[in-house]
Amino acid sequence: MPELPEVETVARGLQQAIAGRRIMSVSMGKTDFIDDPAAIEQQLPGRRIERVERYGKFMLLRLSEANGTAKGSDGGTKDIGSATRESASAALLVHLGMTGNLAPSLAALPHEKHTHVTFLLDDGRELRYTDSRRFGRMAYLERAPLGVELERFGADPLEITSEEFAELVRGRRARIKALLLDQSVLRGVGNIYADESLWRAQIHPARLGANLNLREVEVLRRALQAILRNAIALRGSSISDFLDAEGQPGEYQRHHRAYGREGKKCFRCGATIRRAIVAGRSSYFCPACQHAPRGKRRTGKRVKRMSGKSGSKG
DNA sequence: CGTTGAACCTGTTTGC
DNA sequence: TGCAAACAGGTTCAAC
Repeated sequence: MPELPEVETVARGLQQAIAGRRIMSVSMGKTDFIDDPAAIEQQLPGRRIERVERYGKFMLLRLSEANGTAKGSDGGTKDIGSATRESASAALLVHLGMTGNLAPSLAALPHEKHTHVTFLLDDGRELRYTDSRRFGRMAYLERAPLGVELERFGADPLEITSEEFAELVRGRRARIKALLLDQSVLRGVGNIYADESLWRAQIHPARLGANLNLREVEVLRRALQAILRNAIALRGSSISDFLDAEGQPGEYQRHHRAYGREGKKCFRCGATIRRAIVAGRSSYFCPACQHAPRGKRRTGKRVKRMSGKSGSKG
């Protein structure tokens, strides 16, 4: 469910709502989606949530240092000055999967179904993680392992330059849809925004990255960035159940041009939007203005080509 | 290197 | 109304 704009929306909401709060205790239900549940139960109580960030489709709850050095004579004011850099960059990593949600609520309110993790905060509220399918992920990571973990991911789609994007895409023979979805290429793009970007750029999802020309690649990058920015401004897409940290749905689903519109008319040319499986995922596109890759068309026309592109090796 | 299908788990929608 | 199949915003892994 949540892609970059939805995760950004949730992260901003949480930053507003819970940054600075201290975690008093943790309780857990099902934990099969948590890397090391015991680590969370042991490490989180007593720590403050310094801030909430987004990294691709992950949320990072940056944690204060463990204040476990028990010998403090009084429980008084803490020194924030010095060591906030070293071990302070431990974090709780949260991925919402398809159905995850992380939001604060009054402790007095009954738990929603599928509430699997509850953090009691120092102001009496609870930060609750719910996830019916448990496709999400949660992990407590200290500075070094966090760095290793984050290195697995590719570029931020909102930051990537023209040159970087062109190199990533044109150096690969995978389908462009697969490349957009590949988190080690770009971090944060999912099925909705991949399809929306390709529609806007008028590029068929099954085209191979290596076969896109420079103009197409740049049009695609701009389409992707414009769509992501717009979607963030509208607080994401709420298809069935996505809600932000304040329980509000997003608005961007009203702006979808391709995703979920099978059988409806293309807003640009009036042809009928089709759905096909590309890169293993439902893909919505306009067969008229997003031209299918050559050699993959079944128009009956055979295209003769000269052979002989010797490949370079890697 | 790249593709495909299955698996993870639950809920909702669709079709007969 | 009932029941089964298909499908869902994601990720990972084995097999080819």
